[in-house]
Amino acid sequence: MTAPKKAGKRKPSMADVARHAGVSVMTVSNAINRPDIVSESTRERVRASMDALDYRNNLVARSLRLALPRQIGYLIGPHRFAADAYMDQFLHDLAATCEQHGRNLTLISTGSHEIEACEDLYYGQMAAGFIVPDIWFGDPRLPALTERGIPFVAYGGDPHDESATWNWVDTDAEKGIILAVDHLTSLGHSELAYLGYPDGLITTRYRRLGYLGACTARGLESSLAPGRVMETGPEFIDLLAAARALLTSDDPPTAIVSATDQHALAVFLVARELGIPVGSGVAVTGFDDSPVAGESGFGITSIRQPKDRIAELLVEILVDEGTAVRHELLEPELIVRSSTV
Amino acid sequence: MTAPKKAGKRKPSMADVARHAGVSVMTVSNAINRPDIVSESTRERVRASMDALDYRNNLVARSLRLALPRQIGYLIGPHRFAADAYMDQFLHDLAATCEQHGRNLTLISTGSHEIEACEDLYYGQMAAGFIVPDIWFGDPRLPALTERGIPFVAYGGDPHDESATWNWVDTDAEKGIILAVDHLTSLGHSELAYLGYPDGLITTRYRRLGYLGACTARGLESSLAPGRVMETGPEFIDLLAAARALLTSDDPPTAIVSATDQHALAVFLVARELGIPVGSGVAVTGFDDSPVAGESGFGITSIRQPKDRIAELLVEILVDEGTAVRHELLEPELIVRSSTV
DNA sequence: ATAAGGAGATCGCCTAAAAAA
DNA sequence: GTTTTTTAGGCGATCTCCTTA
Repeated sequence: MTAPKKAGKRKPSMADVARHAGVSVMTVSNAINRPDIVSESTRERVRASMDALDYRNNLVARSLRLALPRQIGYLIGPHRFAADAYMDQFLHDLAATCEQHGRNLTLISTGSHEIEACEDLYYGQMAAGFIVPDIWFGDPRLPALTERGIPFVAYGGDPHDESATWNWVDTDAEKGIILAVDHLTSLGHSELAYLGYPDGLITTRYRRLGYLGACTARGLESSLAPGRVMETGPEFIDLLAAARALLTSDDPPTAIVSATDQHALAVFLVARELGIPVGSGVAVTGFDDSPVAGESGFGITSIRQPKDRIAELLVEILVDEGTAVRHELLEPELIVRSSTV
Repeated sequence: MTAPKKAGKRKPSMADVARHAGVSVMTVSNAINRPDIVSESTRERVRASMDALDYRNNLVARSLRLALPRQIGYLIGPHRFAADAYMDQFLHDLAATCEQHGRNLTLISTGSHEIEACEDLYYGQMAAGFIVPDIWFGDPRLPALTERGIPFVAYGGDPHDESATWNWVDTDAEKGIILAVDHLTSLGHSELAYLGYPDGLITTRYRRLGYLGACTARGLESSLAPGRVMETGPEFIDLLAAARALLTSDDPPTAIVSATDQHALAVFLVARELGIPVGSGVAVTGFDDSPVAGESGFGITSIRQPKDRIAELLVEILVDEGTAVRHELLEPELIVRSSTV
């Protein structure tokens, strides 16, 4: 067992290990990084000394010598309305992915100085690049970073705009909603409605456009009526009000496509209140497959983003630092639960 | 305006600035860190050169030389049930606080190897210490870190257990619930009920104990009946079921003290469904003053944790690294909204 | 004597080339 | 001639002397 260390004691360096093992510093370094060029006996001796001294590689010195920053920055926003824990889970997965690549995820608090903070970290050799989530149309952060030559990847991009000169990764929101519409029509529904946030984030617009496009393509005229396409305010009570308006209208839809799991939850709650059985009475789909959808006990059919793949790509692009700009549009997946029978 | 830089170009060092300004490297360093000992004319010249070359201090080299780690680790859990975005907001605030102290918040993904990851970062001079949230009784992470001599602060601690040898910061959950009970009794309520999670997290137990203690002290016997103290499962549907059981019981409470804002939200939704006006019909309080309470449109009276102060203390303890173990129990604050009239 | 600036060593690690086995 | 190990040198910033006006 390892003895507790006194605080403030200098941590052992390679030189200490070298002395202890009776070899040169270089041999210790090689034993760690290129074990193949060190003889087995020496390697074992070095390893024993490292254990004895409880040696750890000094990551800062290593980073300096290799000119290889260890951190990846993540621009975290102050907070999101009606957060459904999707981003919460995603953040954890992203941190894990960074660790697998020998990096660490560092949060950059968003406020007035986030770009300056990125500059300091990037030019200070601390961060290899940045991940920028929650992209909206005309997001000024993207050109600001580009102009400064700071590597980054946006989580969110416009698939119909080839002109973006920066990397992005996103789920095909349009296609996701189309999956939901197709699923519902295949169940016999022809009176649909859409419930979501107004445009702002890129993904929000494409979720709405996906609905409009799918209904148009399938000739579902009535599902495109003004009262059938609802855009809500950010507060949860707004979602409930919109859901209620849909379900109590003169010509209520038999199925509701929601832009988020929170909207779907709102439909669930209002339907319960009105005595409408969800699934058989009114079908509803969500988006993101957050815990609200699968683990709230409601069983909400939802559209899953390939979280793991997204995290992998975001990190990979920053670590590899290829020259070509990458736009990665990923396939969503429909997760069917009891809210659509 | 700054010209865009070519990727891969070497970043200017102090030596470059020194050459450009016609001074020694040391003078540049002094101009940055101890401007008072450099003459004004020289200082200006150096500053102009720094601007011209777009110089940034290499944080890695600085960290190595000073043996001063720049990062503070945060052990982020995979996900929380019924997340109410409190932790979400808190994480952002914490990152901002770290930045104010010249540090950065690094996420350590929790899984099987989090302690090892902490070791690598701490002994690798990368992280000064760690913040451990979501503390449960007998949490093995705390002794594991202590034993290894790794500095950390827990966000969550047992105020009635003096024996903990580690730093912690927490809000006085008991007192918070007592504030809620007192508020409700002062409004004339004497038939209360409690709605929360079963024990597990330290704060969860003390929220419940706070309720039991307050009712006992005030002689509210009926509010301590088994059917009045509800512990729910983690899924949102469980919260709704418990709220329904309370509101539809033979002897329903006139006020419900909830351990989280999510529980209070559940009460709100069920009350609406039952046609009971919240506030006048049944009063309800939440906990954490998350966006659900204040920004959901419901107006839920809630108990606010002093978020800013907590973040400040957590970071301060790690940055100062005093020798004495600190246990900081902070005062909560009652935020009255329309859910209690 | 004081104030301003400079030369050299150092933090811990790794690359490249030379030396030893 | 190969395999193994060592000797220099330097990444970029800072600290400790030390020199010069």
